[in-house]
Amino acid sequence: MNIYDVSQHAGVSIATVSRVLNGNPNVSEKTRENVLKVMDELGYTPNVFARGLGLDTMHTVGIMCSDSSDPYLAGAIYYLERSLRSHGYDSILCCTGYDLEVKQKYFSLLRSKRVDAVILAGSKFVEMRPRDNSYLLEAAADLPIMLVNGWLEGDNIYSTVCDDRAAVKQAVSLLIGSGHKKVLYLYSSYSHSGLNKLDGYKDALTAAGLPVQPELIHQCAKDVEASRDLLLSLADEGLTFDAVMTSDDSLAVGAVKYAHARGISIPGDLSIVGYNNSLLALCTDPEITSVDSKVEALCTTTVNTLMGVFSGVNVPSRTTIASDLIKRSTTNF
Amino acid sequence: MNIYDVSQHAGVSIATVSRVLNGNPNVSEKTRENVLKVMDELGYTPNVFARGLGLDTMHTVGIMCSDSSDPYLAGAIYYLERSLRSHGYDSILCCTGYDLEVKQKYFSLLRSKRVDAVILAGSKFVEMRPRDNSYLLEAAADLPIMLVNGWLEGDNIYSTVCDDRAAVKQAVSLLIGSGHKKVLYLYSSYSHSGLNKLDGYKDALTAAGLPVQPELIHQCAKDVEASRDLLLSLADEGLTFDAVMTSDDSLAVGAVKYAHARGISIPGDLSIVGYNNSLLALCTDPEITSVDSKVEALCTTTVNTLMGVFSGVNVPSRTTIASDLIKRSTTNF
DNA sequence: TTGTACGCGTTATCAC
DNA sequence: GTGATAACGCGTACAA
Repeated sequence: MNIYDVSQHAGVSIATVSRVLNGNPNVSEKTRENVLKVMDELGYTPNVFARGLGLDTMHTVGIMCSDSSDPYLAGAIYYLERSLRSHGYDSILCCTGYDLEVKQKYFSLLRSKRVDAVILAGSKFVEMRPRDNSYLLEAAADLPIMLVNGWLEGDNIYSTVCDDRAAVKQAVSLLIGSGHKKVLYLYSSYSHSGLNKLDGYKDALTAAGLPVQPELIHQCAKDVEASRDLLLSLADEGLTFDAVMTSDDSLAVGAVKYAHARGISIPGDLSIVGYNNSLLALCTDPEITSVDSKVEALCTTTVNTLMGVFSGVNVPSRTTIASDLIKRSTTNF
Repeated sequence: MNIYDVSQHAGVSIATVSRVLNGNPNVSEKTRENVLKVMDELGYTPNVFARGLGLDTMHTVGIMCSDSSDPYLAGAIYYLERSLRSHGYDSILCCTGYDLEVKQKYFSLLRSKRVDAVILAGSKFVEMRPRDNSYLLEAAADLPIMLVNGWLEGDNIYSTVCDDRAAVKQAVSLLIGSGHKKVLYLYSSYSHSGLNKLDGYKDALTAAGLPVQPELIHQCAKDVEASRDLLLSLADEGLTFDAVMTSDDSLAVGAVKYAHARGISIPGDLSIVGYNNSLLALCTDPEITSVDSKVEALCTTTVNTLMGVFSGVNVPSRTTIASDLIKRSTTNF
């Protein structure tokens, strides 16, 4: 069942069928209707491979993410896919893990599939060493690269980021403003976003005239148990703190569990703030105050920007989206 | 940059280049090496669209799910994608929501993309009324349809399911065996899997010689808050129960929050069992005993079965995988 | 072992 | 407004 069959049954040439198919106005209303009727009767569907060959696109974009089962990224993928599809694009998903070589391998695999663009979801795709990003810079000559909550400067590379720095600064400032003197900061990643958040923490301390104390800043695996255990051992070592700011809700959940384990009252003796406003923040008692990083807005903006790139519109290479602080019961502000 | 360029530079015909490309043994070692060298120098990548046109496949499968941000489905998608990719297949993701018409629309969209198979992830794709599934039955004539934790009988349709019924029966039996007399059952969905779990609950009661009491069986939105509120109002109405079995961890979290709100001790006065062994089960204090529904095994088995179908091997149309009960602190068994 | 020629199903460029 | 026909790039009979 192809365009020739349709043309024969309709008594026209394949050119006309193609014109009808693509909404070309140079077809008389009569032939158009006739062709459409025949298509319907025959249950004809154009062959996307042939179309792809001719147009050199199948209206498909690649979505790379390190781990699509991570709640934050799972949300991102959901919104990206829906938004892309609403614009008529398919999404090829590609879960890469965290190893640079694997990421590079999958990236070129995706390129070899001739996707129209690649979206890198999450901040794990921009490496510390500039030369480790060169594969992206080079590829951007051929196809647009979109970063969701990551930032890389380069031609044909577009970033949509949440203002993590301001978000953390605001939260920590509120903690300080509500009487906390020793705010512990727990983070899991050295990514662009991770370092931004850390800067926001320092900003807040500095703005309040407080010293930045290295012993209050700790890295920790993005894991409830790891976070709880780290806090337990820090407390055992004699470290004191009256608030915990975290870079992810899972770490905040760990902090709640630490407090429960030690009989510390929340928020009376310990305030806790999470990040991403995920389901996890609603699972504990008390429920966790958390920064809403606006995944949906991030993703729809990314896709809108991409559509702008496709249509040749002038589009910003970097868009920043403000976060929200969702106040719940682990803080007294 | 195409196969002709390579053939010219290498001084051979395109047929030879194609043979090298596809590992055809009928090429002398010398020409093979030469061609490979030229390919490398030119940075040649075969055009997947042209290949797809000729072979009528681009080694791509469609994955449909109602909501990829749901923790269970997010895990499923992760494992499906990784497993498919390890076999050289791409995944086109398609989040459909729960509306039948939309599901049908996206299903035919996926078919029109000429995917090699469609995987339906989650139990939300098999409808109660048989005629609502006929679109799947008919499509299966053209391409294999794989159900992950759903069951539909039909030619070229393959199901991989978790033995939910046995899992719930086991958990409820353990609750009864450890002294509980009134086990409340909370579920969220009427899907095949949802009804199976309910049957498991009834099985356990019957096996223990206990009556099935409708007032102990309640449907509830798959949502922490909804679950907590439902239990609060049931208790207010005077219903008593000493254990809660749930069809999803989120409902179990709600049960924990209910107990906290009412000062009920867990597991002393109330035992709770969740389902899916997700992150959520680890967020509460105490941590929740939960049924591990073996998503990874479910997904890799599904993909292995699909590969069997592709290669013409005789594969079972239905595979059942046993679950595990992960004992934590919301139960005293 | 290698090369020629055709088919795959479109889109697009002509000419009429 | 419509119809031939040439790309698009690959796989593969078939011939040599």
